[in-house]
Formats: sequence, structure tokens, C-alpha cells
Amino acid sequence: MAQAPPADKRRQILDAAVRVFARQGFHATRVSDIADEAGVAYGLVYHYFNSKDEVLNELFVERWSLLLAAIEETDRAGADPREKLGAVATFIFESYRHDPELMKVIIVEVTRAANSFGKTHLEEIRRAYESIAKIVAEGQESGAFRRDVAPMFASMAFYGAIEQLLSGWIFETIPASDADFDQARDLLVTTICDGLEPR
Amino acid sequence: MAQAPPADKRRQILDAAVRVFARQGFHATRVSDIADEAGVAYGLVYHYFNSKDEVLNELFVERWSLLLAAIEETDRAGADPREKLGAVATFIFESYRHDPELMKVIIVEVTRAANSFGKTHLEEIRRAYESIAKIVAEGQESGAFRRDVAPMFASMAFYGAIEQLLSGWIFETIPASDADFDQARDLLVTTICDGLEPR
DNA sequence: CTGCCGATTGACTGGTCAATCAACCGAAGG
DNA sequence: CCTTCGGTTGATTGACCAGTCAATCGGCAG
Repeated sequence: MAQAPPADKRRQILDAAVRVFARQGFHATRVSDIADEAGVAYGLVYHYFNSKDEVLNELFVERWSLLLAAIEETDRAGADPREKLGAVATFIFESYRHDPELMKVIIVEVTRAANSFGKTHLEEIRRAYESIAKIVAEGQESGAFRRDVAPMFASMAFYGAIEQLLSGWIFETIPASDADFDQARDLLVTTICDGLEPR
Repeated sequence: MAQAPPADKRRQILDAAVRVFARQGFHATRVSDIADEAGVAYGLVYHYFNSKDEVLNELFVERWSLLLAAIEETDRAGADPREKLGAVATFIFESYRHDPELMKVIIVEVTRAANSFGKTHLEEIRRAYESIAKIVAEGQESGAFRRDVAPMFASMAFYGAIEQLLSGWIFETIPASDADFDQARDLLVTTICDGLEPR
């Protein structure tokens, strides 16, 4: 093989890391577990990454930047705020449907682990809340939403509700079927948006 | 001193643990940190607890049982479902106001760390969701709430929104003043309940 | 005064892992 | 055929820390 397409060991390691992190959690995962799962020597992990943390880092940044882009894109393109929030929810739910293990890792090990690991990423996480808050604020200006709720509050409640539902599925607190899935998203968005309507 | 009231070292250790866990996070905390903070010898921690985990355990169980009792008490006593949910939110918000460090530890290290530590307590956590779901279900029967939202969904969205707001304060994503505090609770409850009203 | 016993102390051990590094392999170029 | 060089290997090191345990303290009963 040439040096170009060597099965991309780096990617291989990242994918393996997702699986192992999802299965055992970040803390309980040894670097050797990642290497084993990837079918690669221990040391190679350190050839591509400086530390175990950096692996998780990379996974988070890769995915979160997509989320940020999606929210901002939605905001730019979208029509009324209710549809925008719907699109944001859809993106997050679809991310979970598409790769539950990765989402599990990101939610459990980064977003919610705001103390240990998430601290590093508070800034990026906050940026997402702010983008959502911006949508809410626009809705208030256009009269679609009540004005007595601080946009940032609404944003965090909205995101928190979504994350909690996903956590419910992740930890099987609530059962997940494909039907539940779309319905849950619609109900969530409907409920929150109705709650945000002017009285 | 008699053997009865020896400054209750056990309590002293628990209180110290709260402070240290809140400051450094559970994983980054060494047992010696707890002992130092409590002004007590290393070994004494193991005289009262079998492991570092058991310390966190105790803190969680102590607090969570209060929450469960409060929700159920509220349900038994309360009048209309909207008031009941308001009371539940109040209890949680007040818990935070009363002892932010303890709530930080419980939320960050147990509730949201559902993978590592929380797994042990999934059952108790779920019981809280179910009690809230019961309130929602009653509201639906009485016609106060729309019927097309599964009570368990509503419950998790409700709790998730609360937890996210608290997290916002904990990690200073959003500023906290006492006024914000009560207002936030009212707005949250209002918004969710309005969202749950029949259309 | 003495012996008992639970509370308290803190040095020490065993095991775990993240991170390092020197050696190896094989493709490409001369 | 030889050299070079980046990708790859995995044994080894060094740090860290939970949990153990033998020793000490101090109140109290006999």
C-alpha cells in the first residue's frame, strides 16, 4: 500500500473509541481497550493522539461543530421560529438515530460531564444554547412567542428536555421504537412551542 | 466527651466530601482530600465507609429520598396538577438554593453521570420520573392537560428542563440572582404547563 | 489503678494504567 | 541491492491512589 490509503488507522481508532466509550464509559476505558477494539497496537493510539482525552476531544469537536453548523444554517434558511426549533430538534434526534453510540458518548461523557471533561468545552456548548436562544428571541420580536421568557432560559429548557429524552432512551428508562421517535420529537416541539406562545 | 456526641465525625466526613466533590469532581477527588478537608485521618474514612463510592452513595440516597418523599407528599396533598408541578419545581429549586454544592454533586456526579455512577441508582431516579408522570396523568384525566403526550415524556422533559437550568447556574452558563431564581421557576412551570394544556 | 474496646491514626502495599521509547517493518527511491 | 523514513509495535517505566492494618489513644467499668 502507498502511504495514502492505509485503511486510515486514525479513523479506525476513533470509531473503535466510540464503541468502547459507549460500552464502558470514558473513565473505565483503558487506552489498551481502544487499541484492541481497533485491532491496532497500543502505541499507535499515541502516534495519532497525544492522550486519551484528546481522543474524546476529537469525537466531541467533530460532532458538535456539525450541530452548531446545522443550527446556524437552519436559522439562516428557516421560516417561522416554530419550524426552526423543529428543525433543530430533528437534527439532534436524527443524530441519535444515525449513530446512537456516538451521541451517547457525547451526551454522557461531555455535555453532561460538565465538571470533568465538559469544562473544556463549555464555550462551544454555550454557543449552541445561544444560537437556539437567538431563534427564540426572533420569535418574540415577530410576536410568535411570549416576551416574558428570557430567550436563554427557553433555550436551555428546550435543549435540556431533548437531552433528557435522549438519555431516557440511552439508559432505557423509556422504551424506544421508531414510531415513538418521531412522535416524541413532534410532541416535544409542539409542547414547548405552545408553552412559548403568547397568552 | 462521651461516646455519643463526638462531633459526629461521620457527618463531618460527609459534609467535607460534598465540598471536595463539588470543587474537584468525584473522580479527581482522592480519599485523602476528603480526610484533609474534614480534618480527620485518612483511615477514619474507611472506618465509617467501605469505599469512596459509598460516600457518594450515601450523599445521593440521603438527598434523593427527600425528593421522592416531597414529590409523593405533594401529590397526595396538592390540588390541581399545575400547582403540584409547581411545588415539585419549587422543592428542587429550593434544594439548590439551600445547598448548591450538594445539588451540584448529585446532579453532576450521579443524575447526569448515569453511565458510571448513576447506573446503580437508575431505579431510584426513574421512580422520581414516574411520580411526576403520575401527576401529569392525573392532569390528563381531569382534563387539565392534553392527552396526546405520554406522561413519561412530559415528566422527563419537565425534569430535564429543570436540571438543565440548574446546570446553567452551576456552570455559570447563565447568571443567577435571587430574583432570576423565583422568576425562572415560575416561567418554567408556566411554560411547560401551558404547553401541556389542551388545544 | 488496670484492662477493655471502640475510635482514630497514618505508613505502607498492591495493582492499575497512562505515557514513553527503542526497535521493527516494508514501501519507494536511488 | 541498499538506504531512508514514516507508520507500527508492545514491553517497560513511573506515578498515582484506593484500600489495609498494626499501632495508639482515651473514656469508662470493675
